[in-house]
Amino acid sequence: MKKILQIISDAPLFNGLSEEQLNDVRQISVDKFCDKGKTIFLEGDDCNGFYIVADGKVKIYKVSFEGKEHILHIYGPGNPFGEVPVFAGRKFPANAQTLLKSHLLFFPRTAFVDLISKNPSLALNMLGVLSMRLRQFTVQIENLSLKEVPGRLASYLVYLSQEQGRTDVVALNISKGQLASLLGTIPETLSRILTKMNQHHLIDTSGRDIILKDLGGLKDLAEHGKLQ
Amino acid sequence: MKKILQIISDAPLFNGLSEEQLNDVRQISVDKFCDKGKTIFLEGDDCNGFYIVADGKVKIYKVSFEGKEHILHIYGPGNPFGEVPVFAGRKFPANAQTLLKSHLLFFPRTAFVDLISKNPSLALNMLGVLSMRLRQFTVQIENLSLKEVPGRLASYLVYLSQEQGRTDVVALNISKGQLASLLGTIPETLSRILTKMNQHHLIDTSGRDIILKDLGGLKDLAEHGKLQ
DNA sequence: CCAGTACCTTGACTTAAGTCAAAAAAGCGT
DNA sequence: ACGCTTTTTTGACTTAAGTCAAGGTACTGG
Repeated sequence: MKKILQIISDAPLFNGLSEEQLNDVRQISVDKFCDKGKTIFLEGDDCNGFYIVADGKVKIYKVSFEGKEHILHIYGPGNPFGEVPVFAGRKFPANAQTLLKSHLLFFPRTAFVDLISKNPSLALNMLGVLSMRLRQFTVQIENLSLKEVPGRLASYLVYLSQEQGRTDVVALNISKGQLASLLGTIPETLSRILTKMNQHHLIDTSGRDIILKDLGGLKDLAEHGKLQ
Repeated sequence: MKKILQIISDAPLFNGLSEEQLNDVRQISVDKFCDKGKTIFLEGDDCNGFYIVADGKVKIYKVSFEGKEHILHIYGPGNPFGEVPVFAGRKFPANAQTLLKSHLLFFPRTAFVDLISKNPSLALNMLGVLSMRLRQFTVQIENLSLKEVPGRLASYLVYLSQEQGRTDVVALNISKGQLASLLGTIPETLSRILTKMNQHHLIDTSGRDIILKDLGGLKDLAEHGKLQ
């Protein structure tokens, strides 16, 4: 399966590793094929390894006592997830579920730790990946505590625009309900804000595509946080 | 200065390192003595290394456009900070300022990266520390998005109770204004909620000490998130 | 001990965003 | 195209928490 080696070498975590090191990584990885909606792990489960998305999409989420779900992250091809408890402890701190039929690579804990302690460059890559995650979390906390929902949505749209390299239109790729959860709000509120942004000529919605009519205005809103 | 070696060997980051490795670490560290209220770095500053608190207290915070400040973390002796951009990029993602007269150890970026790539166990320690940080952030995001302020406060009190190993009373160590910022709210709201918790016989306040009258009730509130 | 400053509390008011309920629109398999 | 489910939107209402403003309390240094 040379496709898998390709996936591994494309993942940021394994960037710049030698052919031999990549082969070592391949050796310890286990393929998992999952249907849409499959639970990969639940909060509190023992962690005996972590995953990389080879294909498909996975959501990482928490559930409140009342059953309200908050999505922390949505990961696609090349992204690792569940790597935190590999180094921090034994339990997963959140739930993971596939959003699409997915192909995952599983890396058993002990084998990976062995590998990392023999490969300083792999260790440094891993440190880089974790640090990027921390930076993203910092942004997310900033958004949640400093900004109102319109500001958070604007931030997200600006982020998508950079991610997708387009200034005219972005694709959501997830349902608006899921987006609401990712932004720490509920579908009703998100829907109202999208309508308001429409009225303010900031965007135009067309299904899961959002036409950016005033990217400057959105950036402004993302920084200053007030709509209207 | 053998006191500094003591501080280094006590820091979780350097746990379990050999005498020789600790000496290497000491070699590259630079002492910085700061008065209370000294800014260590600002968001966007170039990162040429990270710090460990040897003595004193440091707050990591973000400032919104309107000047509202949100504290992300407060670190004391043994805690490292600013380590994220060492591996992720070049800029600090938040501001750092001393809350007390403090003694810091500075670790220059390149020297530390060299050191880490020669010490697999140091790399693993570092991975552990970053992973713990990520776990804390996950909790913080969960709190901010899933719970109302009373629930967040209850979470924090329960956390303090575990941290300080007491079930009867906890010490805040920071001002109530700073606590408000740490919880993502404002002093007025925090004050009102403390009063309400008093009326509900959950706590009793006495300056910066909080008497836990009903720890079970607080845990309940932290999980379920509703007061009254 | 007193003045001055920083911190904390209280009150009246406003507002963003959540809840509940129902209708409309979009997807999907047959 | 049809009926079914899921997603999205809209409306009326409630509420948590923010703003502004004014007192009160406590700690500091002279």
